[in-house]
Amino acid sequence: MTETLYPIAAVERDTGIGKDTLRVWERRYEFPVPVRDENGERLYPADQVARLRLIRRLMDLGYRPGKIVGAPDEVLAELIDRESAREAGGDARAAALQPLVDMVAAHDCDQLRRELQQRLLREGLQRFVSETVAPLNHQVGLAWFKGSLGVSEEHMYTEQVQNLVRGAVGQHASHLGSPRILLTTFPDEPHGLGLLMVEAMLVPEGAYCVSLGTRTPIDAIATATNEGRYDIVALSFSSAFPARLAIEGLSALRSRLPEHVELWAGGAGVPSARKLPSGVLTFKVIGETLDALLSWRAAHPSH
Amino acid sequence: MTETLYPIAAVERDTGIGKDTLRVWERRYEFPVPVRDENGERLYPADQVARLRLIRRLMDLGYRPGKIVGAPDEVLAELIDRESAREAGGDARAAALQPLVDMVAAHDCDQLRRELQQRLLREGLQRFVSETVAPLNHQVGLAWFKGSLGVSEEHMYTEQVQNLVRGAVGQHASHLGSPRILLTTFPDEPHGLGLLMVEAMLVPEGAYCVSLGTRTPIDAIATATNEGRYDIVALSFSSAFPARLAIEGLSALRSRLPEHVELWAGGAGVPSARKLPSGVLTFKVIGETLDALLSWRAAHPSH
DNA sequence: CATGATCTTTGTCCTAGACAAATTTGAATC
DNA sequence: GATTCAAATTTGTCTAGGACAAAGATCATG
Repeated sequence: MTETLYPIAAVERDTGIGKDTLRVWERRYEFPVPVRDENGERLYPADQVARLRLIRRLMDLGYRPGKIVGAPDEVLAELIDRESAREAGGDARAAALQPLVDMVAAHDCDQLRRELQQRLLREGLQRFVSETVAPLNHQVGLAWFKGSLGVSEEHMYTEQVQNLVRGAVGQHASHLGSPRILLTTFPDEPHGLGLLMVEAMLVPEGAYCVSLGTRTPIDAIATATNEGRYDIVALSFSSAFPARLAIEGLSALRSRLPEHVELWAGGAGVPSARKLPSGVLTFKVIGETLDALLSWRAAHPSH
Repeated sequence: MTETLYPIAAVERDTGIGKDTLRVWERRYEFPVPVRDENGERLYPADQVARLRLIRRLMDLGYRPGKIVGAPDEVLAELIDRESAREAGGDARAAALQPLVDMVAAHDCDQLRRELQQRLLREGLQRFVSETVAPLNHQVGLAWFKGSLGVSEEHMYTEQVQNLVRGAVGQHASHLGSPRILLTTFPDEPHGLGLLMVEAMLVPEGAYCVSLGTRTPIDAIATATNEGRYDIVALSFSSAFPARLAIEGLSALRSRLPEHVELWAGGAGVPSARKLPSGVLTFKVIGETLDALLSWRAAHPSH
């Protein structure tokens, strides 16, 4: 069987690297080097696509294309080793989660669900999210990075967690609490799990959360905030989110919101606070959202 | 205040129309006609972006660019009127859902949730999905088309329904029933609601459903199916999904699956059955999945 | 009415050049 | 040694216009 070949559009989709970028890398770094079909169009072999995914992941970690795109395989392999060693951190918590990661790797959906459910019951929603889900996400991402997890396993994991947490959030009757919080992500951010985790932290405290899901245009966020009389707008950024867009978007949004509306930004992709306009609260760890909620309440005793 | 202008990448993101296509339309149909910045780069005014979204929607309904992209405003307006009149269908069921659509339009998340929850309880999960959610999706899409609903309202609606249905699906303890069904969408299909609805139809019947969520690469689907020993793979296609990709993808997937594994394809975007390879079951209405499940059971009495 | 051949429409890909935003480097200052 | 600022480099995204195959429409034939 001849190896499968991917046209440029498929590679863009699978790796998240734009067509223009793929072409310019080829020119500058001499990688990737796709074969051509009879019409001169690029066709990328599967192994080059896999390597591109790896490069993408390393770039999310801060490496720059010039250093890695054209680098020989050994350099890449070494970087991966170093990074996964550093990130693993070897702490006891990571070890405690290993059984769960193994279930994901074995594609054992049923047992994974049971185990997660048990932990949710044992720890309660908030601790479950901050002490199990958050570090587990990290471990799963790491396992994927090291290659011990496939795409479908990661998908299944995300889906299971989402099911569980959504169900739990839904249990809490809303009762129109306060503050009123609008949750969503910017148009270029497709990851919704972080958002859901924030919701899960806040709803048990009696906050009134409305999520718009992912990829909401900035004007729509602004319009919705004003029409829905929200007190807080919370956004989530995954580590792959380009800092430039985050800064641009947050500034634009901040200027369109009334001053009394707080703007929260959380997740691994949030730029450092000093690069952001004033009037944006940032979170690096999910637990901090709780403190912020308490501060808000302290500052608005009338509610 | 000067009107906001959108660079070409933002327009691609917001309308789903590729950069190349935007440029070639400008050349061929003289629309859109963006202004240029000092560096010669295109900047699209907001009203042109809105018009592009409309055009996109009409194309999903089957119109071709040549007829509508360069057409004067009156022609466009007339088409929209005609289409929304046709689709509305004036039946009693649509009227019964109007109150719900109004809640969405009013951004009244809380009341919407309550009303949906009530219906879910009254009708049971399966009837709720096939008799309330499915037609309501249609009505909401229509309202958006007519302009009486904004982006954020549509997002909120989707999110609420998803929360509710996910919660309900989660209630059903899995107990490793049969058949084993894998659910997902192709990489170019970001809409997951249809998938969830299928799951909601099948789980109460005791089927063992594992969802991978949206956008799973075809090889990952094939690998997961074989490793997880699934009996059925179910895919969902929204109306915007290009027929070419569906046919291509389904053929490729079919050939990589063992013969005894059934391949199901449902949703408004499924090509007509005769264009598809043999060995693919298609569904136009969500209720048909139930019949298919019963047929499967009849054909596999040993389980 | 169905089938097939021919013409038209349409999206996506190509090359190669340009440039601004982001980052790194290097020099000068505290 | 740490900060700050300017200069140099890196890097992603844009432009133009040409090309072509796949999808769809049209028309002749069985």
